[in-house]
Amino acid sequence: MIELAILGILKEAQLHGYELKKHLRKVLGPLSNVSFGSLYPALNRLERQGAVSAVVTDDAGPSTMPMTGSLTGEAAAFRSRLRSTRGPRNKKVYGITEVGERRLVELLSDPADDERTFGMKLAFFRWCDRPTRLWLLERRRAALLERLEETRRALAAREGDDPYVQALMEHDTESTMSDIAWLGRLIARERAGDDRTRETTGGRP
Amino acid sequence: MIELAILGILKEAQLHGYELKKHLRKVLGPLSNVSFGSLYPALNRLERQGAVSAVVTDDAGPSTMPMTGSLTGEAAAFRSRLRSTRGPRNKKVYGITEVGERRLVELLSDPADDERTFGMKLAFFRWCDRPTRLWLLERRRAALLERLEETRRALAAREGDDPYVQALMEHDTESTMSDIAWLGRLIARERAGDDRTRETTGGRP
DNA sequence: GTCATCATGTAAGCCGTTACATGATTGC
DNA sequence: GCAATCATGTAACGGCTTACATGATGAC
Repeated sequence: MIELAILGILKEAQLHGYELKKHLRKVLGPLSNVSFGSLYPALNRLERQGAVSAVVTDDAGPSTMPMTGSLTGEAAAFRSRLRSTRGPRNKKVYGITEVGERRLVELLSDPADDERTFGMKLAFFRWCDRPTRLWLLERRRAALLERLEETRRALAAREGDDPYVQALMEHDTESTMSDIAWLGRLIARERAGDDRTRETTGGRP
Repeated sequence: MIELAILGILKEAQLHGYELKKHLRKVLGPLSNVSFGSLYPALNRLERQGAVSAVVTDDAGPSTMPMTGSLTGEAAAFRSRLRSTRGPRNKKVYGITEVGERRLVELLSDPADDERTFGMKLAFFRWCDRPTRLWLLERRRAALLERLEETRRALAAREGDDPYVQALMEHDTESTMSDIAWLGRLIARERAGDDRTRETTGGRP
């Protein structure tokens, strides 16, 4: 989950931990919510696995801006004038490696999509190919259809004596249906190969 | 969370752990999802706290049916012919105590309502009074309004280059608005004092 | 000179899960 | 007799949070 978020963000820009968190929050809003206490260990874990690589910098250098340049190229130049392994202003700027890119695709495609994981995956959908996207969307829709069924069974089985539970389940049913319809639209768009996915209002079928 | 679920269910019927889980699933559908590995420890915890009390029974006795009779009354009679403290058919039938009822109300009113807690609370809304219900509903609505704001900020801040993130955030906005409207209806109903939402009030007859 | 912010980490704890262990009862 | 289900529990681990520790930098 958190590794997916990290890799997804680092695929676009090289950042250090502190920035990463802000970036995540800015880009994904309330959908992401990592704390430093899990972010830094996760970064170290990923570094040990070779999925990201860090460069300890001395100056404010290459951070906020989405870089196009290669890290291993010029950055190696001033890697020499790093101060010590610890302490701030020795920011550890992380970049994704090839291993990391493979891991990202793996994380996107493989694991079971529970409630909260799917949103995160969707946020990084651009990093996997259309067949995988379609497969994920359809699996998600199937899961929601199942959930809908179960909620309806539960609704039917009730003696209807509690209006709050009733209201809760009815709203859950409606929300789930709305989600399913939304997924249906995404699937249709994906199938149509319409690359202007962003178009919401008018436009093409 | 799990304690709330347990106490909420036990307030209506005396059950043993195994039944409790099934009951929970049947009544709340996909909204509840406890595993035995957390259920039994939680029950023991609650028993230690005096929030529930267990009677180890020998026969199939008072389980599935929602009982109206008092546990401490007749049940004490055949408490004597229990076999041993362990092993099935020595089911531990749990009932809520006064301490437990107070704890239930406390759990309903007090804690911060994160995403997933609120649904559970709402499911047991009948066990708290109207002012508390209103307060909870309004707090929840306020939280969702904040979330809505943040999502919209994030939406506005984007350079609009990723259609998937865009779709995700737009859908999140719509879902949140729908939730807010739903809460609005619940609040209105609550304010109107519409008691087709079942008479609960303070004391039991 | 002190306060807010930037920056990186560790430690403890919470709340749940899966997997395992154990055994009784029921149905065939 | 054997499998499925009922019934209760323990152990290990997972993934996250909060709180703590540390220190540099910049603004005033």
